[in-house]
Amino acid sequence: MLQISLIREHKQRVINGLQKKNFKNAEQIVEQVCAEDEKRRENQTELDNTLAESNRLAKEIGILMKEGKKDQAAEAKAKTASLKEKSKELSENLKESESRLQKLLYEMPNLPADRVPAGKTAEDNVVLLQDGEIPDFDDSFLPHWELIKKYDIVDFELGVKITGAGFPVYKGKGARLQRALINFFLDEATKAGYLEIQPPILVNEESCLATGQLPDKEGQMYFANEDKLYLIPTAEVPITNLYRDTILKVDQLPIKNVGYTPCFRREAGSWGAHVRGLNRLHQFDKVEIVQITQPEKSYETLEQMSAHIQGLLKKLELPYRVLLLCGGDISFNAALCYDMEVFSGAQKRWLEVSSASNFETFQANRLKLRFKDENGKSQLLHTLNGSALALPRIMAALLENNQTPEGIRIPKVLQAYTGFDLIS
RNA sequence: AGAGAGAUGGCAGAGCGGUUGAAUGCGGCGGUCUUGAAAACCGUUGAAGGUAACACUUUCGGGGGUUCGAAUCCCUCUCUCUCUACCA
Repeated sequence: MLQISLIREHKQRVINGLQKKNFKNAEQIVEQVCAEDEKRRENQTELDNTLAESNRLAKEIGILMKEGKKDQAAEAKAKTASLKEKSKELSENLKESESRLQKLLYEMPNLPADRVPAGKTAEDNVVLLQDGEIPDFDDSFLPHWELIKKYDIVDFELGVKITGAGFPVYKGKGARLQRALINFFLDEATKAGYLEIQPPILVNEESCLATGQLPDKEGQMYFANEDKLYLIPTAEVPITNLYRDTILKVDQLPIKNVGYTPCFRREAGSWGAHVRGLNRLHQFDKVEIVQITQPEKSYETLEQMSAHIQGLLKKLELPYRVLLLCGGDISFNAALCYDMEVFSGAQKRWLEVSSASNFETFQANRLKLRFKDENGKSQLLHTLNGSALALPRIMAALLENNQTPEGIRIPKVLQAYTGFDLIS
């Protein structure tokens, strides 16, 4: 959520930012917010004055009662009736005004950073760098959905039987590879100074509001109606919310957390071509890194996180590229976002395996996540996160790119974790 | 799940209808003393809105109510603890 003071003081900057994000009616909503805000503040002032008057009278009555001046007390009491009515009306207006303002603010996406390129769709994203050798496979090479059948390591039919489409069952070396990747990612993050967290994978509504999954994206999450809890779409939600309503000290910063969790996404309406096999699932595993930093350090931190993620891809010997997302493709919450994609040899496609974002104060504002600056004033922090990494597409690329006539070769770094070097 | 108790500032813990945003202790910060440190002593110390700065308003788990006035009384929700039941 954008800060109201920013909108008030830098209207044009906000409008430009919204337009870069392809937000329709940017000008209109900013004007609406400003008008509502002004109304709210006028209302607030009037209410404050009314309450101050009531408080004054109440104190006076208290003193008069003590002194036994009943007549004067009764007289003062009579005066309070109209004030009471007035403050009731004002506070009702204020509430309505606040909720209208809140609603408008919830609708507004984060502003993109200056570096974010203009553009409307994924086509306009900028490839920043590419690393690793792209395999040149002929048609004899199998896509991963054939390979998992051939070696019997992931079973979609069983998943359908016990749950539904998009819930694969990993078996034998497939399950072991999955576990190996999780441990490898967690160990690498720990080495890089991240504190490992094992959060709940069901969260309440407040948490979803604070990180920006709600309002409006409820259709993307599974919901346990009886208890009003959401299954997390990413570990970002519980981990970032660990710091909701907190004021951190500078020496506690930066916060660096890593967590492995399953992630659940309904993916309503997004099924179609390109979603075969492990490419898109309702449940998948992911290791997520989260950082919380002071405002002036967040972009440096984002580079650090991006480097960490790239390091993982290099160690896994996967060809990858890094994209800088354009204004139209960047997520609602993010100010700047890098996508990391690996090349999947048999599908001959780039698959997104990570997304590292700086949210600046957008989440912190909803989270009420602040720190005390050197002047003793509380200031919003910046939140960042990135996948390090999402498992299924890594698995897909590993299987496809490392297939040989003998079987699937396991990258060196993983062998200590898998206990085998070949799936055959 | 049943019965009971409770939720107050960073923590501990008073207050139970009237200048109480809240005693006291600990912690934090500043100072005196000291070569330095500790101890002792003095001062200071929640958050949000608002203001040029004051003023002022809100906030004692959340929401609602009674009252001129609520941390204090009533209703309701949530959470925590103890006992019982159940369970990995």
